[in-house]
Parts: sequence; structure tokens; C-alpha cells
Amino acid sequence: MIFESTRSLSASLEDYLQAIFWTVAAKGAARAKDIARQLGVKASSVTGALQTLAEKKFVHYQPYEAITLTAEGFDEAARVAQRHFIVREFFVRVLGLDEAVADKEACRMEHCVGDDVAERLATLMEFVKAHPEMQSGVSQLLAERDHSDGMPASVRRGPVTVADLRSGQKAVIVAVRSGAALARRLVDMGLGRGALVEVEGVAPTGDPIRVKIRGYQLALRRTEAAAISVVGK
Amino acid sequence: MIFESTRSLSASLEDYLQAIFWTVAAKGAARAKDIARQLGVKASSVTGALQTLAEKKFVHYQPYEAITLTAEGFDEAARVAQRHFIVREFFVRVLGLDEAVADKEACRMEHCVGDDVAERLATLMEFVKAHPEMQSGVSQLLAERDHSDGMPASVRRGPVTVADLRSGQKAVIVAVRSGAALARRLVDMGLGRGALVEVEGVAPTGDPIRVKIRGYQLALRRTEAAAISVVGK
DNA sequence: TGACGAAGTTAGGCACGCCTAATAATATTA
DNA sequence: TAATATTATTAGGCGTGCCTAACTTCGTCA
Repeated sequence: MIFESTRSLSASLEDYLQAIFWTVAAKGAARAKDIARQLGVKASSVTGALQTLAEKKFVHYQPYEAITLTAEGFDEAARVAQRHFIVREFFVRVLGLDEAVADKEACRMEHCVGDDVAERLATLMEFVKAHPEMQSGVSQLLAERDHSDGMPASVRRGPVTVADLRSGQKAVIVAVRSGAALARRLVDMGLGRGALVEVEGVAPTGDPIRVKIRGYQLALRRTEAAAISVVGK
Repeated sequence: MIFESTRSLSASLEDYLQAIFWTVAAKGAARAKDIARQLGVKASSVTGALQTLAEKKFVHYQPYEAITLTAEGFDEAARVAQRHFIVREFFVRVLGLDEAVADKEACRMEHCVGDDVAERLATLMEFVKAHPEMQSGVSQLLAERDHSDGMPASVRRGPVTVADLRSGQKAVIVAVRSGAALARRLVDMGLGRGALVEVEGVAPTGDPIRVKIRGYQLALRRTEAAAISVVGK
């Protein structure tokens, strides 16, 4: 892993802590067996994880005895669980994702979402709850997009085009809608898939968009810009 | 790592692919040196990663020669970059996060967000762009919450209370607002931090909330429920 | 009490992903 | 062209986190 984890625990240890947290809440204490079953690992892996968690003072652990959380362990586990919950609720209530899918996605996200993002997501959800018209507007737009069709994402037109970029942003071209007059113009310049575009300026009305591609300066009309699917940086 | 990665590449290899993607876009080809500098790793680590990526047919790699992406490598890199971009834009434009912070968070998220979530986020952003009143409403609420104050998240009242739960959901109590008459009632029952609550039913008006705690059945008024900070499951 | 089975632990192996140190290939410059 | 500097590769080591296999501890029941 390259990205610096500002967290005190690895994703894996967070998972162990979660399993202990929920088991302790339900039964008063956790046994290695429970944890192994929940996480789908062997008992020996649990022992190893418990030793590490005990070293870090997150669990009370004596060999062969039931496991409980320390105060710090409880706090840490609660933070992770909170992130999981907020992310899942956001997926379900705002993005309209299926419950089961949302929960699985949240299992991955709980390890990488920062607390600041989680809090802001919670605030956003509060806003959405207070404004149901927005909720319905979003779900309508989602339905139009028909996310559940069988088409692979790579076939559908990408969600980002040059028209979505802000001044100063860079992007890589992934497709140019064929048939557009622009397509020929760009191809004539030897451009296309893989080329880097840089937005130099956008007029206040959003219409002429000045871009730089491979040293060339171009002015694109909004409709032309919207025909160029890109991946932004 | 316990959570099953449905991805074809590890987070680490995705990072290498990203570095190659942007370098190739800017300069036509990448050298190991560039990649090492961008990712903050040693050259020998780059060689190892390149060999793995070449095995998986994501890069064209011959020892001592410049590196380019295969068609599959380009597609994969573009997908990751797209996720990064959409997540960052969401953080900045909807959650009002600082650009630099958003970018760093997105670096972590790009590896765990599913394509379905990314697409839905893009759709949500489209909606927000078309409804600026929502944008401003959210930022106002965010400002009220004052996310930038110095208080640690653990001190502020948690964002989720029993009143936020839906029927059937479970949660763990993390705090009961002192002063509430309910606090005594719960403490008398031996409850508090760490106890499991289960919502059995919510009246249509949302007012009496029936919950089960440690076998006891309770009916809570909405104001009481809102005094119990929990972590939902 | 002593034997048995379940639960838990230790020891050792493997894959990943980073590192350092030594070596090899390529570029640059005299 | 030869010496040197830069860049890249190999070899071997270390931490993490999983595994299997062998062993220990604990609780139960005859």
C-alpha cells in the first residue's frame, strides 16, 4: 500500500475490532470462534490478530479467555461502525442503492472514509431528509439513467466530458463521439484516445471553452466539448 | 485483507497504473524513475510492480525500455481515474470539502468505490448542478455544523440517535444525554454505553418508537430517542 | 478422576509489497 | 572509444496477514 494511512489500525484489524464490537454488544463477550466464523478466517488468524490488538491496548485478552474491548477499543470500533452506518445509509437513502449491495460496499468503504467526510455525509443526509422533493428528484434522475441495465459501463457514454471540467483542470480523452464534425478535426490533429486536454478558460456563459491539446490551442463550443468523453484529473 | 476484492488489481498496483496513465498522457511514455518519484517508492519496487503488471497484460514492458499501457491497461487506468475524479468532485462540489483534502481522500477512495457507486455519484452531481438551491442549502447546513472547529469528533454529540433508526435496525448505545429523565430510567435498567438496542417499530407519525434493550421492551418518545446517541448497524 | 472432544495456541510456510545493497545496462561526456 | 554518471534490475530481508498441521488447554461426562 502506498497511500499513507492516518489510521491507527490496518483495514484487517479494523475488521476484527468490528466483529468483536458487535459480538460483545450482543453477548457480553466474544470468543475466538465467533470472530473466526464472522470473518471467514481460521482460528489461528484470530489468535494472531488478538495478540496485535492486545499489544495496541484495544482489547482485553488473556489466552483461552473471553474477549472484551478496552475503552479505547470501544471508541475506535464505534468510529469505524459509525462510518459504515453513515456510508450505507447514504448509499441507500440518497443514491438509491440496494440494501445488500450498499452494505457490502460500505464494508469496504468503512476503512477508507475519513471522519470529516462521514460527518459531512451525515449532514447531507439530514438535509435530504428535510427536503423530500430533492430525494424524489434524485431518484427520478437515477431511474432515467437506468443503472441496472445490462450494459457494461465501458459501453455507455462516460459520465464526464470536457464540458464538465473547470478552468485549469486536465483530463485524458477516452472517446470522441463519432459523427461530430469535431471528431474529424481532432483526428486530423492526430488526437484521440489517450491525449491530454487542458482547460485554459471557460467563458462566463460557459460557451466558448478554450482548451490546449498537445500544444495546440482550440476554442470549443459547448456542444462540441460535450462530445468529448474524458477522464478528469 | 478480509473483504473480497472484486477488482483485478490490488490498491498498490492501481496506484502504479495511475502514475503510468498520467505520465504517458503527458509525455507519451513513462520511465521507471518518474513512477518511483510520483509514488514515493524506490526504483526496485517499481521494477517489481511493472513485472506483475506486464504479466497481467496491463503494460508493455521490456527491461530498460520506456513503458506504455496496453489497451486493457488503459481501460483499467481510465476506470480508476474516473472514480478518483468523480469522488473528488463530489467531495468538493457537494460536501464542500477543501480541494487539497478532497484530493487526498479521493486517492484512498478510488480503490474501494465500486463503479456503480461512482456512476450514481455522477448522477447526483448532475442533479445538484441543475438545482443550485440544494447546493447552497447543504453548504449552509454545513456551516452551521461548523466542521472546522477544534472540537474532536468524539466530544461533539454523535450524528446518529435512536430517532434516526428505521424499523428492524440494531445499534449500540454510545452515550445518553445527561439531564434527560430517560437517562435515569435507562441507567436504572443497567443500560448505557455498549448496550445493544433494537428498533421494533416506529409509529407512522414517528412518535412512539418501540425498542428492545436486553430483553426489555420500551416505548420511547421521539425526544427521548433523540437523546440516545448510537452507532447503527 | 480420567478420557474425550471442542476451542485455542504455536510453529512454520506462502504471497504481497516495501526496503537496501550489489550488479548490470544505458547515456553522457572527455 | 573509454571513463563516468544515470537508470534499471536482481537478490535477499522484513512486516503483515493469511494458511495448515501439530499441540495445549478447557469443559464435560462416564
